[in-house]
Amino acid sequence: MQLELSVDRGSPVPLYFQLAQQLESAIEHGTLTPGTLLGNEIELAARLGLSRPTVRQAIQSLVDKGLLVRRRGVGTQVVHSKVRRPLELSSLYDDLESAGQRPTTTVLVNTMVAASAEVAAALGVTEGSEVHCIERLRSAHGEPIAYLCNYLPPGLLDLDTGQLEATGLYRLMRAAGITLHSARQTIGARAATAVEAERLRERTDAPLLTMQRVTFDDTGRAVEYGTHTYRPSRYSFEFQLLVRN
Amino acid sequence: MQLELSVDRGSPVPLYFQLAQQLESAIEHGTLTPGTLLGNEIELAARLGLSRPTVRQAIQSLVDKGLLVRRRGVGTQVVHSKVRRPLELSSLYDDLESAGQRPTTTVLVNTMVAASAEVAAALGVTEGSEVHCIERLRSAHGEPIAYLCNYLPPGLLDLDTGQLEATGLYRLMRAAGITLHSARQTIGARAATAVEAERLRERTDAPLLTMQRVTFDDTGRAVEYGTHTYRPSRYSFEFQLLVRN
DNA sequence: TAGTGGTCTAGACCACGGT
DNA sequence: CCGTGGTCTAGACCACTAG
Repeated sequence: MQLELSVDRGSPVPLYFQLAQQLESAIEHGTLTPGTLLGNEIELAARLGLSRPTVRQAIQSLVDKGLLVRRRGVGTQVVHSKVRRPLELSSLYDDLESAGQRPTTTVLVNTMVAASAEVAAALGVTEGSEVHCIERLRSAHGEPIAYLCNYLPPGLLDLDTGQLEATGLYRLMRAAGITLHSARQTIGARAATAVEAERLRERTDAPLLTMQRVTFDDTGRAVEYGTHTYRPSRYSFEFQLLVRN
Repeated sequence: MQLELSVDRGSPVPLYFQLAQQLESAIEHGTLTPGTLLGNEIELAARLGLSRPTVRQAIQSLVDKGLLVRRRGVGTQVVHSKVRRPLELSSLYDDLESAGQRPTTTVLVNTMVAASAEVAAALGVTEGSEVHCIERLRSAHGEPIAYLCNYLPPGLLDLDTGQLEATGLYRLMRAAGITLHSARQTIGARAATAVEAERLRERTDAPLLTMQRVTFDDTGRAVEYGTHTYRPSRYSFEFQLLVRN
C-alpha cells in the first residue's frame, strides 16, 4: 500500500510543513498504522520531488512531537502509543472549554496595588512599585473550580473586567501582541484556610491543589505571576510529556 | 568583544553539537549575556569554517531548549530569563538526590499480582494476568516523603529489592536497555485515608499530593504504571516549560 | 534599501544495525 | 555485506524587519 503524498509548490506553506501535516494527519486518521516503516528518506524525497534535507526536516518535526521514532539501520516508524496531548502552557479557561465545561469567570478584584516582596521578586520589579492585581473565581455548572490571583507589570496590557470575564488571561495577552515564551510552575497541595474554604465552598482544612506560575515573554520579561488554588474534586493537572534522550 | 569559538574536526562529536555546547556554556557562564545578538549565521559559519546549515543546526538546538530566540530581520539573541531546568520525565529519586537530600528507599512489597482492571487498562495487558507490583516508601533525613506504588508488565526487568533500595526505578529501566519515550501524568490532591496517613506520618484527612503516571518506551509499550502520594509539606512539583509557538 | 533568518537544493561521506 | 539514518557542504532565492 502506498500513501498518497503530494506537495503544492505554489503554496506559501513551506514544503516540509506540508509534508509534515500530511504525515501527521495520516497517523491521526489511522492511514499510517503504528509500527509502519516510513523508510527510505531518499526514496520518499524522490517520490515527492523534494530534496532529502527537506524531507528530513518534515520527519524531524514529527519526531520532536513524539509521533515518529528513528532507528539507524532500521528506518523511521510510527510510534505505537497514542501520544496526543503534548504538554503546553495550559490555560485553565481553555482546558475547561475544551472539556465542554463552559467556564464562567467572576472578577472579584481588578486594581493596582503596591508589589509585595514576593510579587516584586517574581515579576522583577522594585518592591512597592505599582502592579496590576486581579482576583477571579472560575466556575463551571455553577460550582466553583478555582480561585485565581494574578499580578502583572504595569503598562503591558489594559485589563478590562468585561474581557476578563469573557475569556482567559492568556488569550488577552496573546491578543495584545505578547509572545509567550516560557513559564516556571510549582504544583503543590495544602489545607484550605477559612477564607479560601468559603470562596470555593469547601470546608476549612479541606485539601486544595495549588499552583504558582511566572510566565515570561520572548524578551525575557516576566509578564505574569499567579497563585492559584483548585478544588481537587473538580480539577487536576493532566499532561503528556516526552523524554529527552 | 569576540567570543572564542572553535571546532575539532577530528572529534567524533558532531560539529553542530560542539558548537551548540560552546554556545550553551558561554550562556551558562555569562560570557554571552542576555540580549546579546549572535547575529549573522553566514559570518559565524565563515569564522568557524563551517557551512551555514551546520551552524543553523547548532543554533536551532539551543532555540529548542529555550536559550536563544530568533527574529527575522533582527538576528538571534540570548534569552533574558534564566531558563534552566526544562521539563523532563522526572524521577523522584533523582530530584531528591540533586537537591542534596540523600534519599532512602524502603521496599515494602515486591511481588507478582493479578492485574486489576485499572492496572490492566493502564499497562495494556489482560485483566487478571500477572504483573509486577512494588510498593516503596521514600524518605529523606528520616522523614517520609512519598509512598510509591508501581506496576510493571512481566518479563521486562528483573526487580531486585536491593537495587530498588539503592537507586530509582527509572535508572534500573534505562540500565536494562529500555528507552523511555513518553509518559502521561495526572497530578491532583486529596485527603489522606487512615492507612495512608500512618505510612507517611500524617494525620487522617491531611492533604496529600497525588500523581498517577503511565510510561511508554519507544516501541509504544507501556512499561510502568504508578500511583504515588506525596506529603505536600515535603515535596511539590516544580518545572519550567516552553510555549509551542 | 540592506541585512537578517526561513526555506530549499543536489549532492557527499560516515556510523550503525541487521543479515 | 548492504541499507538505514546522521552529518555535512556550498551554494540559492525569498520574506520579513529595520532604518
